Amino acid sequence: MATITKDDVISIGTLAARTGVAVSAVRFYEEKGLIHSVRTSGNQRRFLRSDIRRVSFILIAQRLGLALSEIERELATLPEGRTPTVRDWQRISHSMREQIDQKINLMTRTRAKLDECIGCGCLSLHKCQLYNRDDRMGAAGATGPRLVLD
Amino acid sequence: MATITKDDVISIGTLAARTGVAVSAVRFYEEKGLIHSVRTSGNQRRFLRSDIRRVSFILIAQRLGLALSEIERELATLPEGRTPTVRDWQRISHSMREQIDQKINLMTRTRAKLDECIGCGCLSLHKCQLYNRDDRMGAAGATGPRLVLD
DNA sequence: CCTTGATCTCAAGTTACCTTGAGGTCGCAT
DNA sequence: ATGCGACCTCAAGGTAACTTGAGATCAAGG
Repeated sequence: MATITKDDVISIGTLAARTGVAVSAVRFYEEKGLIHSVRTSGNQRRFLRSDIRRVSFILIAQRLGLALSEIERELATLPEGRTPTVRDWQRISHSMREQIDQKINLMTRTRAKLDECIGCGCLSLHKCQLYNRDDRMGAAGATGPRLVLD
Repeated sequence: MATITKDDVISIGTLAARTGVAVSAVRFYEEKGLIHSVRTSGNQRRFLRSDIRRVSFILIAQRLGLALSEIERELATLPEGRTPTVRDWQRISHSMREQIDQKINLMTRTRAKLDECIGCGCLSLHKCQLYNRDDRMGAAGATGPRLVLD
């Protein structure tokens, strides 16, 4: 029934403009498998309009501290082929919300422990509990997911 | 009065062991100006015992999302030459605590906005306010400070 | 004295996330 | 048909935060 017409797809430049990311970044996301495109006869990329939303989601998720690989995992749960529905996005965002909650909690707890250590002035990681293995914020070094904040 | 004896200084291996970081990381921190050392006649580094605390602070600050450059700024306010007092550490940690508070606040606000957007399912960055310029979490890309969380 | 583990320097590699540049093609308005 | 901006690919560069490796020296116990 629904035929795909020229108006259903957008160029990489349009996608970039509508989401505010650089064209090079869009190509990068595609290379990483976060978004997909079809090609014209002249080998140019064409994206679905719904990919604007997809890229927007990537940006939001990044700001909330998810790594691209994690974002990819989330996006992979979207239905293939068809444009995601509002419900699809709600489900995915809900799962993300839980991750965010955890991160905020961990950060808050670590802050509290810092306060303790500051209170006594010791800063000793053995006496204080900042190094408590069970409650660490991550020893992933330069490799783990990171939160970008001002 | 107080003469510096052999027992006041520690080797890079000891510092690494006491703080849990790799020897190479200690060298890296020194290169970046976060810690300092003197050399023995045989060109080996010798650190002050108080540098254990200094490195510990670096680790904590990193976990709370500060970049090494920011941590350096904080550490630079410590008195030169003498071992920092409890008061010194308290002051520095207090200033850090404020930064953390801000980050947690921003994260919480962004999460709230995500909820809104999810609520309506639009995910449109123009209709919703996740892109509100005045309240962004940072567009620093791969360059800004990041929070490492599990 | 000699061996062995700890250090030293310096260069290059790693991961995440992109950007920049070179050299070449598409596609649409005039 | 032509010009020019938008695209294409592929390689290389850039930052943060380190690690790894090579080749050489130190330092301390036996």
